[in-house]
Amino acid sequence: MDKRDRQFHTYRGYQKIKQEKTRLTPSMEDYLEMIYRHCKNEGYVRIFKLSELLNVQAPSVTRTVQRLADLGLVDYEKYGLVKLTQEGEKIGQVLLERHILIESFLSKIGVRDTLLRDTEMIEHNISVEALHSIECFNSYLEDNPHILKEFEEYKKSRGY
Amino acid sequence: MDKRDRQFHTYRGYQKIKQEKTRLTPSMEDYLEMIYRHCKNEGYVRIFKLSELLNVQAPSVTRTVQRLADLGLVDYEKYGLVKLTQEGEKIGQVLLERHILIESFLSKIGVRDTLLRDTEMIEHNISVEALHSIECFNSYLEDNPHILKEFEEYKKSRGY
DNA sequence: TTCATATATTAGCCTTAGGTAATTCTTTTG
DNA sequence: CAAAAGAATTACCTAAGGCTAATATATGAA
Repeated sequence: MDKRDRQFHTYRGYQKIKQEKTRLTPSMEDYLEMIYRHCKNEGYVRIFKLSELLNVQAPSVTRTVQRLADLGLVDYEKYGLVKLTQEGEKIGQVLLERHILIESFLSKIGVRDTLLRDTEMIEHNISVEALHSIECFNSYLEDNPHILKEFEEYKKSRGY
Repeated sequence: MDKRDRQFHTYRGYQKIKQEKTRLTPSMEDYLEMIYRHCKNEGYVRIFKLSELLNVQAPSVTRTVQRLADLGLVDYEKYGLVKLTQEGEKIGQVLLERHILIESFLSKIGVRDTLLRDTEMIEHNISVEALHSIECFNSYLEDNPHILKEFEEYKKSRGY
């Protein structure tokens, strides 16, 4: 455990600490996760497609993809196709699984309209420990469906 | 509801959207929340103290406090004391309550060592809707303590 | 009251990650 | 196969939020 996790830091402060370890910024994770999603089906993805999927402009994509290539996570040559390396694929899969896990958890406790956004904002920063807790709690809720049923009642009774 | 919440955006993308609305960046929220915590007891706080509490250097504090002053959230004059305005106090209180709510929730599902960091990373970005869900789920767990007891058993039985 | 120390500020640097405009490369089409 | 259209890149801008070094102000002790 990083002792710095116990001290207070700003939001940016924690992000810097995390980045020291993983080399990946939240944005890079976003790009990699999306590349993974798309490549799983198509085998490759183009800069323009990514810019649409991520709602950013093409030059931002070019730059980030080049950085991911520098890190050895994607294969990319100018004007070419974006493909994942083995390592990129491994990490992409982890990222997608994390996304799905958090999304499913938030969905269980009743988040609807902002599900995508909330998942997105949580996933990049959550600790492995918290992810574990969520995973475990998720399984527990799945194995005991009556709890969520009761919770729905409870919600209604409180006028939510 | 912002329709953009339904489309995929990068992490930064969502932050920008949020910032359009609240005027506050995650870092500014950190500073304001800490100012609130400290002023609640002491009535004021100094730049140097804040830099210690937030683990950043003094010049970063000066700049951010000046921005908060521009927004009318703190009273501050060069070399003086930092105090909250009425509005700053109102927002600070909301921020601290949000922090406590998320912390208590994460703690319930078993986050320990990384509690502070995880709370910090989640609080600035979570939607009002998700916060509501968490609040409600929190109350439900508090009103039904047997659930968390069972969950502890479940955890052990799965070797966590 | 002057000087040393502690605290704040200013100026300026860095990085990330967004953006635009202009340019270059690729592909498609007449 | 040349020209137009589409896609990608480059160069450059912006803002936030860290940082350091240098300067300025305040304060407490001799």
